[in-house]
Amino acid sequence: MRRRRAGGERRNEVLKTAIRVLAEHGYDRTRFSDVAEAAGVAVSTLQFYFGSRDDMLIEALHQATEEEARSLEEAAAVASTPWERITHLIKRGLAPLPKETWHMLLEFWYVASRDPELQKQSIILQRRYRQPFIDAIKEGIELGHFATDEDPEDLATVILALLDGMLIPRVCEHPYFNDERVQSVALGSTASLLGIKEAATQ
Amino acid sequence: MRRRRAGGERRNEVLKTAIRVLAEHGYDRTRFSDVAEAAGVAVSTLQFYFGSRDDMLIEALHQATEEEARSLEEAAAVASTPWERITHLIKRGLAPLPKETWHMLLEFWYVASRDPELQKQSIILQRRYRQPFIDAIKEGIELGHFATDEDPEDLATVILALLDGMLIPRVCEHPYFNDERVQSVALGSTASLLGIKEAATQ
Amino acid sequence: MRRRRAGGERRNEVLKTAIRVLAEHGYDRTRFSDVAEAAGVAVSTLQFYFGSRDDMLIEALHQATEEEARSLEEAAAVASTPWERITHLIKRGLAPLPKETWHMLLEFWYVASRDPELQKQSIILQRRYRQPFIDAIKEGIELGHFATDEDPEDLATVILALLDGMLIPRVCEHPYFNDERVQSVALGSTASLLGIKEAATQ
Amino acid sequence: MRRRRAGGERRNEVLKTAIRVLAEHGYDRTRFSDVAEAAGVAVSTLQFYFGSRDDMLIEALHQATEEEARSLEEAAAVASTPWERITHLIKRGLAPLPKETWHMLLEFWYVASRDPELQKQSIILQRRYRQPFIDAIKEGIELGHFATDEDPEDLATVILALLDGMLIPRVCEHPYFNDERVQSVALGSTASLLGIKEAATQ
DNA sequence: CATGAATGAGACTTCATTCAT
DNA sequence: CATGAATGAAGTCTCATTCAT
Repeated sequence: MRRRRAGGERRNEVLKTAIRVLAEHGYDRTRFSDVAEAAGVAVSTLQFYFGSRDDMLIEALHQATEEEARSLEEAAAVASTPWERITHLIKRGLAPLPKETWHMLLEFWYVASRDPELQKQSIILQRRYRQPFIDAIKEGIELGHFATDEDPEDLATVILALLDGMLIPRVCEHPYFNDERVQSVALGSTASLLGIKEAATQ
Repeated sequence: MRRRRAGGERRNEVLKTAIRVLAEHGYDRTRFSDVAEAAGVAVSTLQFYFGSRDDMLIEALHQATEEEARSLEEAAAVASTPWERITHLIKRGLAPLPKETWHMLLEFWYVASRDPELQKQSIILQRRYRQPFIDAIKEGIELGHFATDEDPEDLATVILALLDGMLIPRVCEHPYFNDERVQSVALGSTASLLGIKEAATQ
Repeated sequence: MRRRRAGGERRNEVLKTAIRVLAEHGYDRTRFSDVAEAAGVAVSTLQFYFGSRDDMLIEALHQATEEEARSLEEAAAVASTPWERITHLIKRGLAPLPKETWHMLLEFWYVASRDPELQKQSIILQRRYRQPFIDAIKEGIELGHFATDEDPEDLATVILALLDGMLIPRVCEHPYFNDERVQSVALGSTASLLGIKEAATQ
Repeated sequence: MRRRRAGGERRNEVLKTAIRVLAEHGYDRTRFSDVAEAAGVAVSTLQFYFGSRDDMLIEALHQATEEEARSLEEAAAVASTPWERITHLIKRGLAPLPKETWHMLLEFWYVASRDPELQKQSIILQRRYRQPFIDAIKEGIELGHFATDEDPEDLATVILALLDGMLIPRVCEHPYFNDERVQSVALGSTASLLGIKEAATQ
C-alpha cells in the first residue's frame, strides 16, 4: 500500500533533498537517516510522507528521470531543421551538467536492471529519449537532408548508445575524457552516420 | 584487502560462485549467506578465504573484469589488418553473451563510480579496453586505410562509448534492441567515422 | 481514564465499532488506526473521544461485558421456579450466540488476568454472573426442590465454571463441540448435582 | 522458514526461560529484550536460536502445553479402576499448581483462538486431554461401574469444560474461589453425572 | 582447514501521541 | 467538533564479525 500524497507543502522540498542524497549515495546506501538529516526532518516524517524507504527512493528516481526526459524533449523543440534538432539533442546529452545528473541517470539504469517495475519504467523512459531522435531522422530522410539506408530506429539506438556510453567515463571520472573534443567527434560521427555532407553541418 | 591467499583449490571455485551471485544480486545485495548457500560452504569459511565481505566482492569484480579485458584483447590479436581488428573488437563487444556478463560489467562501472579504489581500477581497465582500438586506428591511419582528421584517442573514446552504451538496453532488456541490426549499424557507423570506403569494409 | 464524555451521538457508534474491532483483533492488536478505519473517522478523533488507546479499549471492554451481564440477569428474571431460572441461565450461557460474543468474553478474562484494574472489575462482573445462580440454588433448597449438602456458593462456582469452560472449544472452534448435545448433558449434570429427580426437570 | 535447531545446549535452558517470561507477560507483551534479559543472553542470540519472535513464542507454547499434556496422561496411568483414574485426572486438573501453569494454559487457548496454526494444535491438544476421560468413562460403563445414558464423549466435554472453566477464577484470582471445596464439589458433581453411588466414590 | 556459536551495530517500521488549526 | 501534520519511543530484524575449537 503506497501512500503518495500524505504530508503538506514541505513534502516536495523533502523529495528534492531525497533526490540529491540518492544521487550522492546510491540506492542501496541511502538511509532514511541520511535524507532526514539532509532535509532537517525526522525519520518518521519521511515515512509519513512516502511510506517506506523503497517508496521514497522510487519516487525520487521517477521524479528525477522525469525532469531529465522533459529537459531533453525541450532541447529538441527549440530547433527547426532536423539536423539542428539532432545537434541540440547531442549537445544537451553531452553537456557538462553537474555530476549529480549523470550519477542519477546511471543510478536509474542500474536499479532498473534489477527491479521489474522500474525496468518497465525504463522502457518508457528510453522511448521518450529515442523519440526525438527518431522523428528528426525520419524527417531528415524525407526532406532529403540525410542520405542513409539504415532504419531510423536503429540509427537512434546507436546514437543514443553513444551518448549513454559517455556516462561511464563521466561518473568514473576517467582522465582521458574531454567534454569538448568528445562532443566534436560525436557530432562528426553522427553526421557521417546520417550521410550529411561536411558543409551541411555548419 | 587483508589476506587474499588463504585456502586452496576450493577457493577458486568459491570465487567463481561469488562472481555469479554478485552478477545476479548486485554488490550491495550480495550477502555472505547468499554466496555461502550457493557455494555450499559456511559463512565463516568465506571469511576465512577472503577476509571481509568487501574484500570478497572486490576480488570478484577484479577477477570478472580481468577475464573480460583479456577476452577483448584476444579478440584483437587474431586479426591482421587494422579494420579487421576493429570489426573483431566491435563484434566481440556486441556479441550476444550471457546476461550475466553485461550485468557484471555494469556492476563494475556502477560500483567504481562510488568507490575511490575501484575507480582507479576502472581507469586502468578502461585503458586496456581502449588500447586495442587506439592501436588499430593509429595503424590504419598510418597505412592510409582510414581517412580522418580526428584524434585517435577521441575516436576510440567515441567508439567505446557506443559499445558501452549498449549495456543499458541489454541489462534493462529493452524490447527494441536487436543484436544483429545494431551490430550492423555500429559497424557502418564506425566505418564512416574512420573514413573507410564502403568497399573496404568487405 | 482521563475524559470519558467528549463527543456526542457519534461517540456511541464509534464505541460499538471499537467493541467489534476489539473482539476481532484482541486487545494488544487493536490499533487506533484499525478502529479509525472501521469507524470512518480520523485517529485523532478517537483520541479526542476517548483519550488514550487504553482508555478506549477498557471502555469497550466495560461496555461489552456490561451488556452481557445484563442479558444474563434478564434471562433469570423471566422464569418463576428456581429450577426454571437455572435452566434459563444455563441455556443462555450455552446459546449459539455470535462468535464475537465468546471472543469478547475470553478477551475480558484474559486481559483482566494481567491488569489490576480490570481484575477488580472481573471480580465484580463474576459476582453478577454468580448471583442469579446462588439465589436460585438457595431458594430451591429452602423450598425443598433441591437435595444437596454442598454450599450454594460452591455449587454456583462449579456450574459457572462448566459454562465458562465451554468458551475454549467455542473460540478455538473445536470440531467435537456440539451445542445441543452439550447443553443437554450440562442440564442433566446440573440437575443431578442439585439432587433433582429426573421427573422434576421436565 | 523456521529454523528449529540452531544453537547449542544453552538453547533448551533459554527456551525454558522464554516459557516463564511468556507466562508472566503474555504473548503480545513478551519482548525479545525481556527474554534476553531473563536468560542472560543477547537479543541476537535469541534470533539465532529461534528465528523470529513469533517462532520463539510459538515453540514456547508448544513445549509448555506438551509438558502439561504429558503430565495429565501420566496422572491417568497410575490408577487402576476407571473411577480412580477420573478422580486422579480431576484432582490433577484442579491441583494448586503454580500460577504460571494456569496463565500459560489460558495463554495458549487465547492465542490459539486467533492463530490458525495454533488453533489446529489446540484441537490436537484438547484431544489428548479428553482421551483419558473418554477411555475411563467407556471402561466404567462397560464394567457396570457407571450408570449413564449420555455419550461418553459429551460427558468428557462437560467434565473438561468444568475443569477449564476454573482457569478464569484462578488467573483472575477471584476471592470466592477455594481449591479444596471446589475440588470436593467437582468430584461429587462428576460422580453424580456418571451415576456413581455415593459409597462407590470412597 | 573449516566451522558453529554468539554477539553488536545499525536499519526499517509501527504506533501512540502532541500540536496547531 | 474534528482533523492532519509531524514526531519520538520502542521494537524487530538483518548481517557482518569475533572467537573457540
